[in-house]
Amino acid sequence: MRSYYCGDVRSAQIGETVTLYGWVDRRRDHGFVIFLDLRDRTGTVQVVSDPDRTPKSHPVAEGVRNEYVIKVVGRVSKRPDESLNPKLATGEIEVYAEEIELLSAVRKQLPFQVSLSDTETVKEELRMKYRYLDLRRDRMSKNLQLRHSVVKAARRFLEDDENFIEVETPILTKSTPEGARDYILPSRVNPSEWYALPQSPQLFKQLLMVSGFDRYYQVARCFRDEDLRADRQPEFTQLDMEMSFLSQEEILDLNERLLCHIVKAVKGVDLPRPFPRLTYKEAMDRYGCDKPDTRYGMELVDLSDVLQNSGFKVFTDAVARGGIIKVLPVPGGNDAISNVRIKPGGDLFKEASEAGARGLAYIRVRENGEIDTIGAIKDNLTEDQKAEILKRTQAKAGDLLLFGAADAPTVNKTLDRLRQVIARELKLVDETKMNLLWVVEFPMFEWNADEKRFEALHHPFTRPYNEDAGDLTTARAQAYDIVLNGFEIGGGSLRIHEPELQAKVFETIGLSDEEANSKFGFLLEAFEYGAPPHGGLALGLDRLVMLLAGEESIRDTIAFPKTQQARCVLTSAPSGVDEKQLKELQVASTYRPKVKED
RNA sequence: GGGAUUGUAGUUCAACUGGUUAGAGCACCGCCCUGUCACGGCGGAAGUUGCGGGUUCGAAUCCCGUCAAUCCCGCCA
Repeated sequence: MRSYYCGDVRSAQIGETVTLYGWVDRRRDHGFVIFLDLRDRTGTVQVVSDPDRTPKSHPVAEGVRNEYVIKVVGRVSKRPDESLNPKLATGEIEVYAEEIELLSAVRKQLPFQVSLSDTETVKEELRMKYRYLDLRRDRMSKNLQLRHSVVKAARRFLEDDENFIEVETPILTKSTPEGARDYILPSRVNPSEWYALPQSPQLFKQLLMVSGFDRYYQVARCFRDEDLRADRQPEFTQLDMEMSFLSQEEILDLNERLLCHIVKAVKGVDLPRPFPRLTYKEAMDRYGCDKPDTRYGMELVDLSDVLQNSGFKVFTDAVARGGIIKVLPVPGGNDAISNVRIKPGGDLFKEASEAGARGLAYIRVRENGEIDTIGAIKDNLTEDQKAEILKRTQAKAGDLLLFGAADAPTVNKTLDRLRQVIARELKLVDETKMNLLWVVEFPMFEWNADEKRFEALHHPFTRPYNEDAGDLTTARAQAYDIVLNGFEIGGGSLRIHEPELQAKVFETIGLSDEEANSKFGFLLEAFEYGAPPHGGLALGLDRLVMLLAGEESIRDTIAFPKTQQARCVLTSAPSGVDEKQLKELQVASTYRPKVKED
């Protein structure tokens, strides 16, 4: 029976005989005395063996190597004064190994070094192939333990303080239109029919409200068959919540307290409340995006009214066509950013054109309010216009002003990207900050020009503001996103609980009565039997943990993640299956490998 | 679907402008070492330079194709 975890042995145990289990993190053999660092997920402790004091264990210690699994029975001793190690939590003591039992040896060369003290970065492909070894290492072990602490704190808060109950919802469910591509599974019992894996428990949690489970939560796995990114995996986890009889204000308040509780529990930090709020419009105006990183300034400035009558054609045309002119001020940008990078061929120009911009105008602010730019702009600005530009941007000598002039979405997208790229490059991001904020008052719908129809910005069950319900196409939604340091870590909304209003929304997005009934009839019917007003929110657990851990990919918060090709290199999934399995499912593949032509 | 980066010993990296036998740290194996803690010393083994083709007297290096990992665009209510 283990008496302590390795990392937990302290001076208080001096004199005690203890039983420890773990992996050999490192072995230091002095020919006579041998030191072993014994490691488990809590840390390491120094085990000592020598032929005089521990004759029984010494021959075993000689044969032990890195990553062997051993059992140690020994006496905890105070280290000699000159051998104390203040770098280790267990550095005041060591364990004299009366007995060492070899439980499992390493038979093959390790694909990479596991030791806590190894600082080399290992290729991610290799880490994922031998994930079980990677998870032994300090970084990943800590990340998974942090993830556990976050979930634990959330459960304590929601269950113990707020009276939520966890309900599991189906993984085998129904494919729905709108939203991401579904993962689908064939039904053996019902040939030619298909389940879908849930993109989120959305409809079920609303049904649970109708059932009277007025405070529901779930640590819910969600599936979306879309291409991967550093912060997107095909399966991911939401901390999913739904509540009845609460206003938006009350839901936001509860979630602020939840997040504060989590951050306090895992970081020991008290976050200031209430969290700042931006409307969607403010966020787009000031940052050009709906999930702004407010750890640094460089807020966008609208100069449409000032420059629409300038002689510079690019500016005047943009406004004449209904577009806007905005500026991204870059403090100290004159020295940091060369003309070559802004002009065609440059990296910043490329960044802008990828966002849809056709050019990237600039002004360099010199001493005494002098401005330096291409002639076509300089010659066509009046002194008043120049003064107004400097006044609104509050630009100082040395600052660079980057201009976007086009339709509003393009300008915002362009300047948002440049703002992020430049802030990172100029080290304007305060990495110690945790800036949480709400974005509220999203529009209900967005026009999809390709499909010539309105699409729900959040999802089609989102409730409009009552005063906007007259014309839904321009209505604001009672929807909210929670943003942490420029990442959307969660979002939610008040829902519609009246069949009539829900039907109006379906109509607006071009979903016919028939379609609506076949896809969501069960929900609409449920609302006929006494549905409470309700709303909810889901937090992206992987992203939240990523940010708390200081990682740059959610793969580093997931025990067994997929590669960018959505493969598991550890198990080699996905893979072919037996013909027999396909036959049972009455499924055949239409896939034919591409034949190369010469 | 598209753009970019990377791929050399178990591993992390190096190898000039295409030029001798592709090197080093760590790991591994052997010997030595009484207090180390990323212990130290001596020695050893270890390579289809991702894979396939091409150019060349000669390719890790140049070209074409391909595979894999990563980042990004499209996509992700």
